[in-house]
Order: sequence, then structure tokens, then C-alpha cells
Amino acid sequence: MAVYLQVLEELEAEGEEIISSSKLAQLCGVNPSQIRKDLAYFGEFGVRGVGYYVTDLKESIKHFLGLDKTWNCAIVGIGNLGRALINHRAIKDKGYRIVGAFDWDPFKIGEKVGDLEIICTRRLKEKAKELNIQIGIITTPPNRAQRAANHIVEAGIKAILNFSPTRISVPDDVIVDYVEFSRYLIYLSFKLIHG
Amino acid sequence: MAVYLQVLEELEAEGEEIISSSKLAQLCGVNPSQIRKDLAYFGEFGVRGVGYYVTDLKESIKHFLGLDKTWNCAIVGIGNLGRALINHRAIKDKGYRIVGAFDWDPFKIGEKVGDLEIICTRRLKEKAKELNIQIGIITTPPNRAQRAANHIVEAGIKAILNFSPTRISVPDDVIVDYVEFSRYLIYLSFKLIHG
DNA sequence: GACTGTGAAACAATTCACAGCG
DNA sequence: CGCTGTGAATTGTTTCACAGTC
Repeated sequence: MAVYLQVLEELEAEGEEIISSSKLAQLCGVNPSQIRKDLAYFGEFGVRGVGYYVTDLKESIKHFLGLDKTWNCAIVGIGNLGRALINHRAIKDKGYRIVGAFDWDPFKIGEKVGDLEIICTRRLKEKAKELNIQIGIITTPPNRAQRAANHIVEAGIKAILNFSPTRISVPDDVIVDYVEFSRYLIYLSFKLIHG
Repeated sequence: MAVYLQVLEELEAEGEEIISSSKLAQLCGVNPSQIRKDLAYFGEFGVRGVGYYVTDLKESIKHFLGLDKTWNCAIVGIGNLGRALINHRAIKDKGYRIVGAFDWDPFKIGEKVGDLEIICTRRLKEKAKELNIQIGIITTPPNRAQRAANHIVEAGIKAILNFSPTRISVPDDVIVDYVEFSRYLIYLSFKLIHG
């Protein structure tokens, strides 16, 4: 689905106004019926005998994925990885805004990263309300990940992205996703050995 | 598959010697038959009436995934993200070794990161042979990604992991995988809106 | 008796083929 | 006439159930 969106954005940039399911399928590397099914699933956007209006379709998908609003994120753990994410272009472009940088280390507090000031993790709860933070991102060392998660949960944030290679436990109503770099490397080395 | 491995390693650490498909399934959150099918697929490792020997099975999976050897990786683009990867624990633990740090910026060349010295990207080809590099990791800014890819291909490396939000084009015999942070965030915000 | 390996059954996803509309 | 939307056919994947082995 996110692939369709990306292709549609490229098409829009090239000035295309209308696209047929077969053309779009070709560009996305999938089957035309697949596309028609997917798009018909959440509303009838196509025009029979014509195709899909690129801009309309793009907006509809964005709305469906929740990418028509901006989402506020907090980073907990300002090491190299945290800093990398704060400055990362692709995240901003998709409507995600890093609005808070938190760390435990007293030596880091007050330091500027981009235009954010590092704040003590203990103040996360208070700041989460003020900044309307909806997503918490953990980029601490492994042994600090659970504590970071606790602070995020405590602050009433319901979604966590964990970059640290540790399982964390949270209440059932909090959504957690893990970024495991090794997964990508395993895929590559596997492909190098087998087909 | 990688999940089985992780669980098996935990079991081994706890001193378990034998595990049944049903127990393992419970720990991995899948169906017992699923596990038996998957494991039977690449050889018969189980003992009927008993179960699977944890250590043997772990070794077999490692061998299958290519994790019984160490893989040498080069990082191209030593910004915050590159540094984060060089120091990342989980990568080392899985048998991936970052053996080269490359950057274009003359001011960075010679600088130490961990116990690596930053080398000019132009010397990648020469160093790739010397260090036996099998995987290239791109952590440059978007506008440098294609150039980095060219250097990696030129050096005869056949697998690329691209962290930069840009499509890169390479010959057909080179495997490319993309790490898109936004994909994870989209998943989370989607879940926050819908179930 | 306990647990694996596997064919058969149930389920889900993908693709085809065509009716219906602009 | 061309392209969407959709039921029907196909393909793939997960689960069940049990025969076979330790």
C-alpha cells in the first residue's frame, strides 16, 4: 500500500493526471487485479473506462494510512542513532515530526540537537501532554530500553518503536514495533548463499 | 525462522536441552504444525517421541541461515547513523563484523570510530579485497547514495543494504535491500487509527 | 506414551474473466 | 471501446489429524 503511494507521488511529480490499474501495476511490480481489489476495498475511486485520478487517489491513500495529519514523536536515548533519526529527512517528509529529545544522562541535558533541546527522561510525562506526543521511539542502550518503555507508557503514549535489541513488556493497549537491523543482514547473507 | 533461532538461544542459555514443537510454538507465538513443517523442510532434526535437541537445532538453523560464519561488512557514509551501526551490539552478536568505515569527506578521513579508522571511499575497491568484504552498507545522505553504490559495485561486493531513502540502481547480480524507517512509523500510526 | 513428520482439509490470498458503466 | 469492480477459479498457506517411530 505504501508502495502505491510512493509510485503515485512520483507520477504526480511527473505531471501524470490519470493512471490505469495496469500501468500502476507495472510500476509497482504487481498484478492489475491486485490493485483494483485493494483500491476498491476502501471505496470506489476509479472511473470505469478511464482509470484513477492520480492526485485524488494519492490523497485517499494518505488519508487511509493516516498520513494526512502530522504525528508527533519523542526520541528517548540521544546517542548516535537518536541523533540520526532527528535529522532524518524521510521521516519528516512523511508527516512525522520529532518534537522531543529525551535522555537520562545529566551531561547531555540542555544540549541542542538540530533545533531540539535534550530534556531529562523524567520529564517525559509532563512534556508528552504539552507537545501532544503520540509515538515514542526508543534508541537507548539495551539495558535502558525497559526503563525508557516504562516512562513512555507512564506518559500515556500508546505506540512505541523500539530500536534496541531487547524485548520490552508493556500493557496490552500499547502497540510496539521492533526495528532489527540484523534481520536485514540475515536476509542479505541468506540470499548470497542460496538463490 | 530468525525468531526460532532467538528463542532457541534463550532456551540454551537457560540450560534446556530438549524442546517439543508445542513448547517452542508457544514461545514463538505460532502453531506447532507450522514449526514442524518449517523444520522438516530443510532436514529431519527432530526425534519422534522426544522432541528437538536445542543445541543441535540451533546449530542447524544457524548453518541454514549462513550465521555459522562471520560476514564482513563495510559502512559507507560515516554520519550519526554509520557510527551507530559500528557500535551496535546486536549486529556483532549475530556474526556480522564491520571491518571498514568509508567516507568521502577529507576532514573525517583518518578519524577513529571505535577501533576503525575512516578511509576515503575511493580506496574501497582496494580495501574490499584486503578485508574480504561481502556486504556494503550505505549510510550516506540521499544525494550521495548512488555514488556510494557505484563504489561498492565497483569493488565487486554483491550485497548492499541501503539506509538512505533513495532508490539505487545496480547490476542484476547485486542484491539490494532497503531499510525504511518510515515504514515502521506508518505501521504504528495506522494501528493507532484502525484496530 | 510422547512427539515428530506428513498427507488431507480448511482457510486465505492471488489471479482470471467478464459484466457493467462512462 | 476501455477500464473498473467483482464473482468464480486457482493457487498458496496454515491448521488438523493421525500413522510411524523412539
